[in-house]
Amino acid sequence: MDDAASLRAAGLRVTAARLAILDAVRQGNHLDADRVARAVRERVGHVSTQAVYDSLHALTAAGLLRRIEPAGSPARYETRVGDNHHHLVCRACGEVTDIDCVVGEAPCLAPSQAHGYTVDEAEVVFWGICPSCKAKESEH
Amino acid sequence: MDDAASLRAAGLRVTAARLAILDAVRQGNHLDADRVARAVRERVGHVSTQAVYDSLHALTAAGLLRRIEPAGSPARYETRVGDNHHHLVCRACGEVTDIDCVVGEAPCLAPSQAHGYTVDEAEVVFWGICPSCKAKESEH
DNA sequence: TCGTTTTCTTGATCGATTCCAGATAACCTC
DNA sequence: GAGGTTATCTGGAATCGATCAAGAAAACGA
Repeated sequence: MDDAASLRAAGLRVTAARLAILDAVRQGNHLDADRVARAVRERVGHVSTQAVYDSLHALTAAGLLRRIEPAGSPARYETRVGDNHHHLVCRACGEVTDIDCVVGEAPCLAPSQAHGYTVDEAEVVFWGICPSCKAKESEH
Repeated sequence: MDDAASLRAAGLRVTAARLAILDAVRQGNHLDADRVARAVRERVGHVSTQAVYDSLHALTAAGLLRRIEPAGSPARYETRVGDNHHHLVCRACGEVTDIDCVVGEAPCLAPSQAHGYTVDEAEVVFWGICPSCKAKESEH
């Protein structure tokens, strides 16, 4: 199913901006709204910031994109949805890398005490220093 | 060790505002900066917003507080530091509840692929609906 | 008590995001 | 294809949480 069909299946209209957003997010590496906007403008000319935000929300609500918000950085988007994967975030540069779930799905979805909550998602973020920031640090 | 001694041990000066912040965060339940400011003012009269932010940063840097930032809500602070515990966040009201690490420390600190990163922390957030929001939902 | 240095005050500023009202364009129907 | 409905986009203002800056105040070692 191509992007246009996915949009239609989700009950959303197909516009150049949305196709460009899906493409940009797929090509990019966990882009934030600003980077998405710039990538989209490279593809289809002028698009308002508002349209980018609206579309990101619509696409996220429709399940075509996933929004992640590492502490201390603006929201980022990715196209890898529906599988239970997690993220590795660099404390220095903020780069985000996908990482498969540690042990299948088991540990992530089973809090030891649910305190009466109905839990629907477990989010795991590993914090550290990425290889390229480590290199920069040591050469200094 | 009382709060004043902890502050001194961390090389920080002891002020009424800081003692009040530590007390407020300990009493409260994962308060955000705004709530901390209000709780502090109840205790010691006028304190500027800036002083609250400065102090929260200083206390966090000193390891007396821990800062958590659930997606979509302002930063929150807690006094439970140094143990490997995680959080349960309500999607409806944003309430945060502490939860002990799922299986000791094992699953949290061992990403399946580190991609060259030096990992120093694993953060786990469980998302769901808290009991009181569930009750509100069903009565409607 | 004094002087140094941190901390606090007031007030401006910032980045990310959202709200609003009107114009535009996708898509369904004929 | 043409027209109407309604989602989407535009431009501009506004919000929120948080930070910066410069001077005043207060903590603490001597």
